[in-house]
Amino acid sequence: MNIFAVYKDLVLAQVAALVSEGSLPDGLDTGRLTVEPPRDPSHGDMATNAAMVLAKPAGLKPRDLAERLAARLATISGVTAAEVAGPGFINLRLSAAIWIGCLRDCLRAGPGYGDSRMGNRRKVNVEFVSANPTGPMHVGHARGAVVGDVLAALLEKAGFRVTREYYINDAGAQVDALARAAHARYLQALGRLSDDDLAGMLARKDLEYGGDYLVPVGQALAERVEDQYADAPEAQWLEPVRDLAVEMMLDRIRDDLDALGVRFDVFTSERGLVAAGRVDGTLAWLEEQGLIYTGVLEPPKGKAPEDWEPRPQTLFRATDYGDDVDRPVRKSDGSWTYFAGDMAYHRDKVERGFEELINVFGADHGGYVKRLQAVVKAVSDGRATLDVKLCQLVKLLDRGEPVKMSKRAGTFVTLRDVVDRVGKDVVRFIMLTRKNDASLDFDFAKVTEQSRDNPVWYVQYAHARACSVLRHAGEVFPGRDLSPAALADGPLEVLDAPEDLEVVRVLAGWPRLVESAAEAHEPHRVAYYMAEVAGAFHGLWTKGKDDTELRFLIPEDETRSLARLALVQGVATVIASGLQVFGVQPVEELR
RNA sequence: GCGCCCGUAGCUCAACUGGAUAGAGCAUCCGCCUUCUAAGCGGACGGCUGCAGGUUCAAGUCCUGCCGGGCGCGCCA
Repeated sequence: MNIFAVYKDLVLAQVAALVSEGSLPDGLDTGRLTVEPPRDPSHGDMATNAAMVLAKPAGLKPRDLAERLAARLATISGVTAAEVAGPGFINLRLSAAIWIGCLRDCLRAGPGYGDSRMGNRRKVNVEFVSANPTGPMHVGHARGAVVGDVLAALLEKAGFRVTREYYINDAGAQVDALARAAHARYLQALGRLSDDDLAGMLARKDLEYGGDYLVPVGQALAERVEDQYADAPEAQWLEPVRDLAVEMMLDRIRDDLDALGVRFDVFTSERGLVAAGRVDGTLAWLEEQGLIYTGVLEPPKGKAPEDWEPRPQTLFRATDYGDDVDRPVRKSDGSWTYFAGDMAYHRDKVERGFEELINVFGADHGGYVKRLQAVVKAVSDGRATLDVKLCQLVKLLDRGEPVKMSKRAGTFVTLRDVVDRVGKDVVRFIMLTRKNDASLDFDFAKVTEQSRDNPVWYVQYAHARACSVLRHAGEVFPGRDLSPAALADGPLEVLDAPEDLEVVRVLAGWPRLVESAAEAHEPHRVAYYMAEVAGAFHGLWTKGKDDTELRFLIPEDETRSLARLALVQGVATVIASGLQVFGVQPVEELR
């Protein structure tokens, strides 16, 4: 339960009361009315801008309206003070009992605390990773994978029904190039191609993919078909070799994603869409809508492409839906462009009943966003929306020094390398310590360091510390039921110290944070919030060093101890809840 | 040339979709361990939010124009 949403409803009810008594005109827009924690804690527990938002359309002075509304708000149960401040804010102070109630909710809900019905079971489609099946994934893919997976989990927690999808780019020139490289490895496995020959082909760019990861594909081929494809023309082997290579690459990608703790509900094959006639169908439909035509595009200005010459192309009227230019859907050889496949895929998503689509892409796909949004609008008659989260670069470092990566030198760092080196939990958490559109430093030394400036460790330490107190409590109060449920039923009103209540308030903010982060599609906010919880807890801990009254365990005062243990349990619960969204295992003890 | 993203303390970054006096960490300086994990905590220092206008009760946030950085720009995916 989001306590701020609860009080927003109460404020809205009082606004409605002012309307019905004639103090306010009917039909006011309350859409911009907010109830939120003030930045400055001295302003109270909650602040509302109601009077400022409503004053102008109501023809009133903000402060006058604020006074009238504040008088009513002061009568609401749980509100101990409602003061007008600044340009017309109303600051509310809530009784400690309200916050204690939040803590009880938290303990009873466990890691499910913060679950929301905001999404109202609406379907959301999150497409992410969608890495080409032409090789192993690198760290950049890891970021997209984590952002997508955790965004999906966050939306689920906020009450949406989420489908995680991966689009397989298995049509087009890239996978043909993969097939040729796999075939070379096959010849190598048969002993028909020397290492030098292979190196020569790579150097001449006759082969695009030279990584060792294709060696097993070549061997598998050699075992299955022996020398059947050795002297055969490309037309004979390209397809079967390609299919096997793609399948093996996908197996590896799935394994790597699994190691990172990422799973998908749906894999959609581009080739499959084409084969099923979905691309033809989509284009035919668009043509019926008058959205396909043959035309000649202007050259991009200022860029002066040397080989540019005007030629007629089959184009989609993306400009009708906000794109900058119309986009080609067919290549000159008659086959579909990549974009045509993506049009069919997004139409497919819409036809499966999704009206909220999210794609997680690398930042280099930024130029692709508008045309996809245009497609989504076109095929859904404007009902569906597409939000694209562009993930910036991950810079790999070690002790501040950039990790040099080169495919040729074999020093390329794959997703698997990183996961194997620091563990999936660290990778997942660190990937969320920046906004998706900001570049991110991933320093091998720092992310495993046990210090304040390693957010993973800092948060885990808080959780472990909380667990440590709870373990210790079992020894101090043997035989006592210290389960969260039992703690929740205790006389928590004794938590009257401002220092205690401050932490309780932070914990009570979790449901609100879940909703706002989910709405904004910004999972990184959860990381910052967890760091805040950890900081509040570490601070309270240390205060117990100076002031024994603030210690969690006071052997001679069992009542107070149990109440504080409830608070400690609350900290552990909220952190565990946040880590659950992240797909990270909470640590109960530091080694 | 056009489009998208970004520009906030010396450094790395927040800022709850427009709220009050812009916040953390690192670095620097000063404090706190016979007591639940000091692997931590508290305090000080640090700002014309790139620049200039505009919108309004209110702008880091929205609009316009510049400056600077990244990405992209007709049959690659």
